[in-house]
Amino acid sequence: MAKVSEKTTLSTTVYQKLRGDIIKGEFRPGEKLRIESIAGIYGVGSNAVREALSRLSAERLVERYEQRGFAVPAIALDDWRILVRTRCWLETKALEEAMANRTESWEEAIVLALHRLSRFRSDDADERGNWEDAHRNFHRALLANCGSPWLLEFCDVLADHATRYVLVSHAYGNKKRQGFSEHEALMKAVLHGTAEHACDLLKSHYMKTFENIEVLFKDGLLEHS
Amino acid sequence: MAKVSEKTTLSTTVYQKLRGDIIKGEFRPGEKLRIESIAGIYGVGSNAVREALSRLSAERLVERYEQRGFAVPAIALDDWRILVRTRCWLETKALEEAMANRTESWEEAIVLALHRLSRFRSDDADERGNWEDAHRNFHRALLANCGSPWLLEFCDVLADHATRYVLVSHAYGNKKRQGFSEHEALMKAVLHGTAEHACDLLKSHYMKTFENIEVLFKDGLLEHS
DNA sequence: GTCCAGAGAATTATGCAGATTTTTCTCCAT
DNA sequence: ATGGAGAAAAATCTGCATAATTCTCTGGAC
Repeated sequence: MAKVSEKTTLSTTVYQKLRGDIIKGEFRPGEKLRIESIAGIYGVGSNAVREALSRLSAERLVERYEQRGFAVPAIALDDWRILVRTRCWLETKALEEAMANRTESWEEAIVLALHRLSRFRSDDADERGNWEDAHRNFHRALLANCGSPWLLEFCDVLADHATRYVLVSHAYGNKKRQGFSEHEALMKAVLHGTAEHACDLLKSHYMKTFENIEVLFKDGLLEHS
Repeated sequence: MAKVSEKTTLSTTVYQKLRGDIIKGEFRPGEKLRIESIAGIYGVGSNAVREALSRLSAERLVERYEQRGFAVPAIALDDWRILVRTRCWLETKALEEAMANRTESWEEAIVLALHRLSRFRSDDADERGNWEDAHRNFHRALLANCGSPWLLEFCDVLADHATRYVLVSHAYGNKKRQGFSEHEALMKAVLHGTAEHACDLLKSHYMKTFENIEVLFKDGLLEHS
């Protein structure tokens, strides 16, 4: 194999699976995560689950209650607003820096990521998973060049949480807009325009997502959770 | 009861202790963290240690190597530079927002935090711990009002890592500058000046810390780690 | 009848002591 | 030096013991 083995630990497997399931909304917001129950489902011991939950609690993807277990975080309109606002702050900063550090390979990676995104339709149930991945990769590609692994990681954390809001809201009838032209315009601005213009497009892109879900809250569809 | 007990778990105790010890530089950068050994020192089972290390790895305070255990992250000049740069980006954003949301209680908390900081001398070994805490609290107070728990948390993470660089460097002869007047000027700018001026002071404050430690790297004092 | 307090049962989280697997070290032959 | 068998060390995992919380039910006060 050309591949460095980097064999994964059982606990890490559970961590990855749980992480994905929470982000995908397979566990409802607010739901209690019983260790024994999860251990049973995945067929592993309780310590592996405990360790996975501990890791997830450090990224705020699960809440930890000392002596009382773990739960999926609830969702709330105020939290959603602050999440999106913070994301705009950090991603525009990252985008500015990335554009200031412009390189050919960075630009090429963006073009490629957009092309790959164009292959999938977000309104087709079979392709939605692929679309989500490609979408995420496109946005990551825009920032990749910002020069700070720290900032990239923070943006990633926020993106994961935002994805959870989006995917949870699908279950309540939120329709995903296609938005290919939006991404195309964003790319053009990033490659050929000013940083200010590109950042504006990025912000309004996220604001649309914000408002789509804001409506669901205001209609009371995401109440309980 | 008016008080929710919130009793802490053994694993959390270990987590807190380890976290402090790593930040204080009691473990050398790059040092391997053997589970059995730590479990022995703290007198707990290996699972509690494993869980604590897992949590710490999620905040990048320890590195995880699948199947091969954990280690304290190494230090390096490039990492230090990027850490400080990122910190400047995030903290200036947070400070701008905090100043835009100005409230009386926020201003009062800053005044109080500076007063408390003035009680300690950073060059007295007995008081250094107190000074570090007060210093941290002062900087936290400046940003507290920024309106985003996410941004505050990210700033906190960066501050913890920066503190590790500072405290590790003490072991190699870095002298802590007192800098009370620097903090006083910063406070005045935050309370009475423009955001731009306050952010400039904040950045130059961090740049001085950066350069103090940069010198140690250039002199080869922090080589190995 | 409704509400509350509290004892005790049931459930769940937490912790521990090895068993098992993987990696790392040692030493010898090439 | 290089490769590799085997020993030693370390990490990982399991199953169960212990401790804490949560639930259930009873009895009484109003």
